[in-house]
Amino acid sequence: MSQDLPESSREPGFDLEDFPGVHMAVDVAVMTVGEPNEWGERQLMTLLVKRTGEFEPGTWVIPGRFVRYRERLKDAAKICLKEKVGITGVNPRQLNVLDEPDRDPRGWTMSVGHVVPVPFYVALKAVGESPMTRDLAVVTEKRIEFRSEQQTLPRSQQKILDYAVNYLRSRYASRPDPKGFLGEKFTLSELYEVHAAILGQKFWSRDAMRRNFLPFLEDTGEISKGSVGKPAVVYRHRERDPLTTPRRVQIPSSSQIATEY
Amino acid sequence: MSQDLPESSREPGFDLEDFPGVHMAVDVAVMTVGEPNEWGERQLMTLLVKRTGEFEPGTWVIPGRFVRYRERLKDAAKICLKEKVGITGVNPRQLNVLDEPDRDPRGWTMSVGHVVPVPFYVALKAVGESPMTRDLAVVTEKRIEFRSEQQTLPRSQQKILDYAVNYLRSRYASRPDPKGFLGEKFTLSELYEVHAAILGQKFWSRDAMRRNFLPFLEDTGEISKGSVGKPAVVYRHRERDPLTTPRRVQIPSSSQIATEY
DNA sequence: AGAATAGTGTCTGTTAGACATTATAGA
DNA sequence: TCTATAATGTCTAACAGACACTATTCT
Repeated sequence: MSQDLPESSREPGFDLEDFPGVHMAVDVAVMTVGEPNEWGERQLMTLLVKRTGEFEPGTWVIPGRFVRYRERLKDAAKICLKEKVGITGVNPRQLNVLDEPDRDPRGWTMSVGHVVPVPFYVALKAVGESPMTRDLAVVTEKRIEFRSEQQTLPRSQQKILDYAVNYLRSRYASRPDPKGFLGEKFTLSELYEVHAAILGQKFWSRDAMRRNFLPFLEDTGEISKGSVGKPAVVYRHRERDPLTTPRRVQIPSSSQIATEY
Repeated sequence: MSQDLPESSREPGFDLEDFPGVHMAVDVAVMTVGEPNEWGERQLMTLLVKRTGEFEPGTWVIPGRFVRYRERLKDAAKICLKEKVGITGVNPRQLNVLDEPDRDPRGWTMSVGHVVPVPFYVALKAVGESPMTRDLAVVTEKRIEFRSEQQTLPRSQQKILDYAVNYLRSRYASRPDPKGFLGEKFTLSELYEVHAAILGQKFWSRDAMRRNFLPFLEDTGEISKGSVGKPAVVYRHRERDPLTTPRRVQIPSSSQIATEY
């Protein structure tokens, strides 16, 4: 363990107490994809909470929380979700670190942005439990659209959302619904709507998606019901990846956090 | 500014002092690409420093440093490079946050990994100034090869290097030498060697690279000299990107930091 | 029957990869 | 001349996108 220390900490005369600590926080972008609208389009959304304290009450922000002594960031993010929006059983992923020293007038703080993709019904349930203090906002290219009220997110929170969107885009570029926005079973149309909501114009055509994703799926034997038109075959995810992997090898996604703004 | 706070910090009765601060550090992976070896291959390398203090002297680690009060992470990384390896004028990029609470037996610390790509001559100069306490190690797939001595890097430092490699791979997948490992002028062969060092088998063939990168380059009129075979045309980067951008739109790289290990 | 959606088959343009050919240097 | 490397041109297989056509449901 001790060999994991930064090199400087081992110089002669070094004292950890010479460096005051920073108050650490986490902010969590809970991302989901809504149901199709009247034109059959789905939209990427994020869960917001309303500030209820003495400071700027009524402001909508993504859930956040300070990190307790010796707490891990991922645990802090999980507890944050449990306490603020009643969501459990998720796995937050680190994004960028917000380190502007003047973020908090009361002291020196940093915050680590996180992202958590959840199925729509989970987000809906969270909002339903406390509709006055929780809401879903549509996330579009570099902007957020609140349901009714105007509002713009704090700049640093918008930055976290930008990274959250990029995270989802990299994950949804070449695999069918890896984060399970749809449930266990789904049709190819639903799959296309979800991927189109995340990737927009950058995604394949329906034809290309079918060709590329079908090897990852298996037929459940069921067919969709209740809608106009020919019923669609219902698929589920295959247990293991197909042996016929895509010809072109995937470039690993960047690990960078900070992008120039 | 104050609206950038995490939501929890604004609850009634909240006191920032209830949350003790964490000692913040930065670790910086200085990455470079070496000169071609006897088989014409170049290799990705990273700059290491030798611990000189009382603790584990002789251990090789990537440069690191604690963050001073209200200091920005990027500034801490820059100062770290200046003081430890004499490198200035660079722009460190954030990677992942190491938050294991037992990393430092003396107290609660976290460290933010950074990456800095530098031309080979810069790394060579840094080593040359202090050859006993600085060295270059070859970075291969998920492992590090030290020049002479054995050594394996501390686990958390290896993690930073993994992210640094992924960062470079995403950057070098579709643009010619964006971080300037080669100098201002270079031949297509040199360009291929650098990209192959970073991307390995995942990179294009020489033919495909030529077709895709040529629109980004312009002929200097010069030709290479001194080697066997037909002299190569010397290119430089074009001022602006070509109007004929690649047909297939690039999926933005992931913003995630933490990957499961 | 008509509209709407799902699924299949075919064609075309683009591109990566392979390879042959030519060009030009040093040994 | 021989060898090594650079540069160009051509061919092929793979694939994305487009579209025609069939299938199946609801109204």
